[in-house]
Amino acid sequence: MAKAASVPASKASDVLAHELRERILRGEFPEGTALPPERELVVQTKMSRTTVRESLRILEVQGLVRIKTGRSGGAFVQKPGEASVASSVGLVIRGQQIRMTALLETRESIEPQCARLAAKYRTDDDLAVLDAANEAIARQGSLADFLQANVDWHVAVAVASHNELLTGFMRALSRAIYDSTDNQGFIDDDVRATTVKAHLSITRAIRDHDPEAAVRRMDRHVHAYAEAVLEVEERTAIDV
Amino acid sequence: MAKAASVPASKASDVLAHELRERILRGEFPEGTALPPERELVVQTKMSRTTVRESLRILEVQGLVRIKTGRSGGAFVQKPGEASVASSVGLVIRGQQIRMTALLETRESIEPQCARLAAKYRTDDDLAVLDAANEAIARQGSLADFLQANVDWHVAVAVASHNELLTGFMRALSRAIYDSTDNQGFIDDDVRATTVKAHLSITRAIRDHDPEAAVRRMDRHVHAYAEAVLEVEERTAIDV
DNA sequence: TGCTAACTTAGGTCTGACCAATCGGGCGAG
DNA sequence: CTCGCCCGATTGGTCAGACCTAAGTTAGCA
Repeated sequence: MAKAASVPASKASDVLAHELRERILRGEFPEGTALPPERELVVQTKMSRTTVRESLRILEVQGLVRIKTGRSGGAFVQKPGEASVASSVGLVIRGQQIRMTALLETRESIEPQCARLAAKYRTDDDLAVLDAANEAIARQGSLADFLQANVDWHVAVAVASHNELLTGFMRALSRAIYDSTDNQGFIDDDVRATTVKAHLSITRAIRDHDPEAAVRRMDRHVHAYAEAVLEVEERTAIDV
Repeated sequence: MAKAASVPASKASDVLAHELRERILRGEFPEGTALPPERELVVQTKMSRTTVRESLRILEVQGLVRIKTGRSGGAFVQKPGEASVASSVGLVIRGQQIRMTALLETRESIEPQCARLAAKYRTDDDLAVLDAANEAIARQGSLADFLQANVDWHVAVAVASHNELLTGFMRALSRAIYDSTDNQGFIDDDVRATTVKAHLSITRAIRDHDPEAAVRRMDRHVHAYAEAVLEVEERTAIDV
């Protein structure tokens, strides 16, 4: 499976990292348990501590372990989650100067499906979270509060789809969109009202187990949002 | 934009990595140029070489630099691309033991949009790749060859969308689905023929710049595939 | 002129020492 | 006997310096 397995890589630290990664993913070290201490790995692998440490560092960056210092510290195994995807997506966005367009396109492709699945599989608990998010959005709070509640609702829809992967994508996307949007203050009371209305309507479809309505309304909602953002972006681009 | 900036982290190597990352993203080191040599960074930062090396390693894992050995080697700046997204998504899929259903659902949500964008933005080069993949699929090769060519075609559609995020997601998804599917030999000549036909039809829509047809046909194609896989999976589940 | 060998520069690994963060347990005060 | 503080053990973090390996550059020889 690979990526790095194709080429022997020859670098000792890569080899060790690869081996440890495979052992972790194979379940040899259950989540939450610690890998052997560095000095222990040194005697086991007959490599220097420098090399061992570089390997652990690689795993840390990949989100497979979390390293704690101090006694009873060590490299604790964890499952890479949305955070890891979000950070790499964030880097791509910043590095490639990805147009906001690409982000929005991606979201337009994912969210309607989330809504459809949510309408099919939602539980009562999911509904409660959605309702709570809607209430928070309706409250006339600060812009930051509004944006946060907005993100919460969208993520809640993804969670209600009971699809871990879509949820992860949405979390990562929301974060990236949120981070890139906060400069543009195009959110006025009008936009807020429209948003609240759309969310309520979609929530209703999810509540009623109506996948087709959910997907249709969500599609319209995110599409409208995307157009609004792009319009503003064009304006600012011209301004600058 | 933040993410890691919130917590000082206190680890010297993280601090250096963070600083270098910011400088790279700010454009201080244009793509393709090399960062200062390790020993040079040592004198500049007054840190040990160990620490400097760990920092560079972090950037390498994050896909921001590519390290080459030998004279005129060094850490060459590059923009993180789909590969980086794909690998982190791949880790999530493997790490979380994502269900096949979830994979297929996700693909059903992403690919139609890829097809739509491909129909809008495809270049002649993209078309050439698609045609080549179609030819490879049509050849009566081994099962492995067929599956590989199949994946190549699907990835080519994503690439033709010219959306780095979607491409990265699709790369990871395709690989994961491929890896989980090759055991189930439900691919007979009939399935092959159907696949070839569907691909040609979608390719035609992309060639003709017909987004609606592309999205419709792709939707049907991946949906049919998903149903076939799930049916087989149910059967095997009962068998076992 | 063309090829090879030595040199030079850069990353890769090793050793061994010491620093820093934690946690556990022992010991003394109340 | 209990609570709290301090010491020390364990584990990661950093440092310094040496040597190895990879790969261009260049000089010298045929």
